[in-house]
Amino acid sequence: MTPFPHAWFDRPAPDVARDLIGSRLEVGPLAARVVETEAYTSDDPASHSFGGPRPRNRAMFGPAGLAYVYRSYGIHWCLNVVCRSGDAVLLRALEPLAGLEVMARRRGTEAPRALCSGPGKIGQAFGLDAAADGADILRFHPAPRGPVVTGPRIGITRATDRPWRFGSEGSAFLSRRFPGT
DNA sequence: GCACCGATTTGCT
DNA sequence: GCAAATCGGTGCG
Repeated sequence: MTPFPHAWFDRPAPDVARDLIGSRLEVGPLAARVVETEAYTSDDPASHSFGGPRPRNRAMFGPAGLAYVYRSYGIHWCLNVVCRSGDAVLLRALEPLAGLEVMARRRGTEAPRALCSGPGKIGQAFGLDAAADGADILRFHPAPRGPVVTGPRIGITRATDRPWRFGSEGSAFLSRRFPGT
């Protein structure tokens, strides 16, 4: 099975965010199914890229398909995949498929549901840090996908009306329930 | 230079 | 349900 080529990501983030649901992500020896994403664009006040390129967000304006990793609240590392220039998709939750022992050791818990059910948890489970920012480490493989649910993005204070959070309906590995489910 | 705040998680009440 | 932990980016003087 061949992964999506980098050119596949060179599209608006909301489109990529929806299309990534259900796909298989491989990072080195670790693998997981994408069950929850969020889209951010350059004309989106909630996006780090809003206002143009800067030192921290430079990866968002770089080649599509590469990683954009940023520090959140001074504690966590959050993982995005870069799309069209200035756009990125935040990976919010994954269903672990391979390398669960490594993830469990890093997370300090055994429960599969607690390994990758949140942006910060993914960063910790995958051992991400500043070295991963702008790196070509992500491989997404096509996979069958069930129904996709949408809703408002989590944890932001601006542009809260954009329904750019996407999830795999009924998944037990989401970071939170979607409104109305 | 300094104060405030965020695309979060966790533990305690 | 709420506050702490923790720090680089951002805005203002």
